Amino acid sequence: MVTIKDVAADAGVSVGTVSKVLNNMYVKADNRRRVEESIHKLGYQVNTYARGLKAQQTFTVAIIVPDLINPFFALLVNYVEQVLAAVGYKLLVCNSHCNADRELAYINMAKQNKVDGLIAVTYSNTDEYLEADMPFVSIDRHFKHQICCVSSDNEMGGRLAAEKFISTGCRNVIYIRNGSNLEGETLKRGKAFVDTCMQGGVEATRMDFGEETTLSKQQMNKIISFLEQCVKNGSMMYDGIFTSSDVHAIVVLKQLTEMGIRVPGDVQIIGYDGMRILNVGDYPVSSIAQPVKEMAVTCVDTLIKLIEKKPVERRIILPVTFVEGGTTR
Amino acid sequence: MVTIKDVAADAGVSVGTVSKVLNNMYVKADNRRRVEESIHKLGYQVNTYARGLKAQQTFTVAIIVPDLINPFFALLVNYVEQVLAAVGYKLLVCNSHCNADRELAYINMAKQNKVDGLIAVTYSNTDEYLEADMPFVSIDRHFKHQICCVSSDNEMGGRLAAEKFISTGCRNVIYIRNGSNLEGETLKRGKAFVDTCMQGGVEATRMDFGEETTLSKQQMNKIISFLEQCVKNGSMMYDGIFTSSDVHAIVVLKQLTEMGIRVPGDVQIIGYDGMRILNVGDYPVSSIAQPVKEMAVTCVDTLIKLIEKKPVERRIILPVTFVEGGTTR
DNA sequence: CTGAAAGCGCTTACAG
DNA sequence: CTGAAAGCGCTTACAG
Repeated sequence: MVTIKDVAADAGVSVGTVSKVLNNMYVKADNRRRVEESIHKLGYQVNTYARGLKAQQTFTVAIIVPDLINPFFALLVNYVEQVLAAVGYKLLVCNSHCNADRELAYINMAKQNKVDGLIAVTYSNTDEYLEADMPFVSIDRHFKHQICCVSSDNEMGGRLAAEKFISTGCRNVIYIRNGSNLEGETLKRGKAFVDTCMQGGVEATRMDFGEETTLSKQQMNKIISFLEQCVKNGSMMYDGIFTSSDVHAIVVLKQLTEMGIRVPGDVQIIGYDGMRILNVGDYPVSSIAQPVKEMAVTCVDTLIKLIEKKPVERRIILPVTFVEGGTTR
Repeated sequence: MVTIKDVAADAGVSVGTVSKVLNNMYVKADNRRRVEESIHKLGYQVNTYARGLKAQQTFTVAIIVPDLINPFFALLVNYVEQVLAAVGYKLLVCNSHCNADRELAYINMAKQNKVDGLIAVTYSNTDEYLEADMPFVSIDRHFKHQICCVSSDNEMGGRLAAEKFISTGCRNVIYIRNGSNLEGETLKRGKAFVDTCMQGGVEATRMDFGEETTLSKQQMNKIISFLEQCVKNGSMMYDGIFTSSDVHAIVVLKQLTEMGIRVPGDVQIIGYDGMRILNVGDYPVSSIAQPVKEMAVTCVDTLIKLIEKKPVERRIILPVTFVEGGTTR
């Protein structure tokens, strides 16, 4: 391995001088040129770990997401990596599987400067482990302290779904969800949905399937048996179903279809996220689409500002859109 | 930040002794206990970068994939991270966007021990940069030297698709692809498909849309105009279309449907990959499903063996299955 | 503007 | 079995 020492020897300067050209500090033009030549000739590249040890900066950032099976998270990570790479940062990914220990392990890495910062979609209660001055950007979830939070406009999402149902003549709708009840933006989805429906004269209920944050087989079965109970004599008691994610909506769609309920004829369904296979497939369900790319850009932007100790906005909310996926009229 | 020095002082031993308990070497029981207590009390955690600098091992591995938008890659990365985490490794992700420079940057990191090893889905010609002794596992692509390669059974995949078409009475089928022509497993898809068709008495053609590795808008348009040319008087000249990925198949499905061709009535379509939204959606097209999880496990397993300088198999091929997605009879 | 030197937090022969 | 010491490849005051 070629080190800074080899470069210094080859260029006939001290290691300090080499370090200075590496870090773009002032060096006499002539020396700079010689050092650059030697770097090129020897194929030298800085050892990030040695640099990180001394300078306490590693130019790597970690992202915590539940998993990459959910295309929303995969897309998010994809764009975060892309934006980060453009500014010279590397990305460590942590699939937490909603396990608090795994989240904590990465938060600790940030504390010890093993990563420069953290972007996290987190559903467990890790509040107390966060320090106010740590470069940390949360997605959807609020924390105590002054932790930054980026999210899509969940309130707008709930409202858009409600308005769609109202304008297409629904009479009795329901919001189906499961997930964390910790303070965060996503809780606003259901509230805005129900409120808007009420104001529009449409009856609206909420059905909460508990705190479990992933949609496990077990959760799915609960939803399925709930739907079975909603059907009397081949007719469904709700004519509009809004769900907390597209996956929920897909599960609902499958089950209703199996029970012979027509979608969107008898019942309309709207999911949340706006996911589809790549960018070419159709939307599998009508949905509220999150601006994933903009969210990624905003997260990285905010995180870099935090790392550089520049001022940032603490709450950033990005607009959503309704997308048609064949499950609405 | 609490260091090994603080722990040593607190426990009343030398830093060497602390290091030994950290690395599970022999330490007198009594000392070990005291050190462990101090570690716990002070909340000490090793600084990976300092350790990496000295020990030339960082317990991080990088994976290079074109992007995470394609659910096959997202799933692969998801499982790779999961398996890696279980054995104490961290994962750096690099979306190459099929850019050789980005791939090279990460190969260089591996060379300089900034990562302990590399898993790569690579389509550019980076052969010469690889050294035979570097822990490197390739997916689908062959390299010179003794580089390990893990892949799904592409030959079997081509054969399964052909057999499906034969058994459902197709007379004239085609294989549509684009992508790298570098030596690799994926080239076998088309060959096995065409050969099996021929043997079964079915006419089979190949249509190659060039070396571009991603399916860009431009590529899609080429495929679309090709399909338009295949239709005379409202009838399609091929009755079976096998494509090199599910995304291709989805594009084909959409276009045929738009042109009023019935799928699978008039034309059957089979993709490759076996992707769908999460694990709950239907397959959007009939497909040859790759065993993503097994591939991830095998890659990690092989890489760790390589890192630990244990013997490995150089070519590992895992079986595929046909999955029904409504575009076959 | 540059060099010599200290030090970042670890690991690892080497004595004892 | 343990401690003292060297050294991994860098950066950064500090003299000059």
